[in-house]
Amino acid sequence: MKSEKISELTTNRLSVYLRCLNTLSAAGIKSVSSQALAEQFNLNSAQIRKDLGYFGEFGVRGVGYYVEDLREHITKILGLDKPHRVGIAGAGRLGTALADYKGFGRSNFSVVALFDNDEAKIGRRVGGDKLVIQDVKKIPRLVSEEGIDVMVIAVPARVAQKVLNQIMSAGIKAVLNFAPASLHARLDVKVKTVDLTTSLESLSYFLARPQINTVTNPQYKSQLDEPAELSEHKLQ
Amino acid sequence: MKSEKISELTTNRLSVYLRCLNTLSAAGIKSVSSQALAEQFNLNSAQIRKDLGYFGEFGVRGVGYYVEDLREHITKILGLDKPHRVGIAGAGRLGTALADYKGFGRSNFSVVALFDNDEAKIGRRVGGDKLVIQDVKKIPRLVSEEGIDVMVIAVPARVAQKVLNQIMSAGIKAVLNFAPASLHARLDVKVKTVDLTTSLESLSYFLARPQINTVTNPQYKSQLDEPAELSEHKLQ
DNA sequence: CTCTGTGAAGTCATTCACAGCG
DNA sequence: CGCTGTGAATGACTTCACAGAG
Repeated sequence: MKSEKISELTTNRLSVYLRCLNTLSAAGIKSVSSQALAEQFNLNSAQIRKDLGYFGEFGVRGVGYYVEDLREHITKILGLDKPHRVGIAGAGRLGTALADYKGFGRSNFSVVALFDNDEAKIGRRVGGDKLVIQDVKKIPRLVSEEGIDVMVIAVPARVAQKVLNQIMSAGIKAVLNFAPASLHARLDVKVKTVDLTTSLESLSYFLARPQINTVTNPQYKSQLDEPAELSEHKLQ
Repeated sequence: MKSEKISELTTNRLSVYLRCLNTLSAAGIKSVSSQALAEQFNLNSAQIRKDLGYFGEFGVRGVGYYVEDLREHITKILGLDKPHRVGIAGAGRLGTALADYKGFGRSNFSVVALFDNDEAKIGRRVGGDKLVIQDVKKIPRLVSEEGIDVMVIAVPARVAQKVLNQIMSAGIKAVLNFAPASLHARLDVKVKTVDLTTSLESLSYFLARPQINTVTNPQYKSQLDEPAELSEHKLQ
């Protein structure tokens, strides 16, 4: 185990590996080589080994990795063995959709509070859930009472910086931001921005120049020649 | 204007620059230097110049860039001068939240169809809107009838690949995917994945190791020492 | 003989630094 | 004289390729 600095690209991929391992585990597979893993989920085997290599030696030469074992290691590395408590600022469509999002639980995250500053919304219950929309002013109090360690920003861009400032002064160190705004954060606070506008506009660029001029996305290098027919599966 | 390959990092940043220019424009500012732009929105001035340099010479030496002029150029580069028509697969919480998302319009995108395979949902109207939830089987027909050029995947991971295949066979070349799954796409189809699970798990890694070990996020290098007090602004 | 772990090589991205235009 | 546009320098990330463990 070295103690180099780990890039965010690596931590993102660890999360992906974990998801792949969950799939394999559900399929009853006990061990997997970096090559098999790479082929199945279109990743690069050397990169898998390198990423894991930053944290220890989890493989068995001549065999590969034991699925359950590696799963536990990555879970620990990502800090997912301890539960996280999430607060969401902004009870608009996105905020309430996120409050009900089941995917959080899978990673040991649970949404414990939802905030807004609209008088009309405060006090309302959300979804089929027992969450009550709270006044944004209560962020500092609820952060400590509820042990919130991650906040989600789901407010309009115009007020996002202000809300981030409140969140930072409540002592939160990890923020997931959905507002399309460039936010300024202290160095000890990690802000991850998910920017729909940028994603869409970047897709638009791609559409505007068929083929050439765009670096082919390394994440999806495999060819798929026979798109399957319509399915009957239940969507959501 | 060179004809090098442009990386996605560059197109993402162009979108950010556009947003910054909109802010400046709204503030009545007529021209701006790369340095001023960089300072105000914590970017790097050399990078701004380099990114723009791939597409032409838009600046004026000794002055900087004319805001409106540059805005128009970037809008054209990103293909945002032509309208885009968006279809959303999956009428769950996320899909319906996106269908009502106002931010699309700003970039010349409009949501024109919403699909699901749940009998109970098909035919229902969404939000205050005139959108009717359609059967996923109608994707190919509506893509051509409605001139849809971008599809959003907002279905569970389990069926995401199947839905992507249907979307690809309907001739769509640009896809924004919210399902936490590794999808295989043809080389001529651009898939951008927005992965909440990965974002959160990566934040968790950061929380697990205060300070050290994480590369400081280059996007947020400025220091902010006085987080503002609580605000009264309307959130959403 | 297979597959990991890892230096070394290669590729891609950012930042520097300055010539030269307006 | 200020600022752009851009080669050249640096730095970061990925991929190669192979020694050596099991």
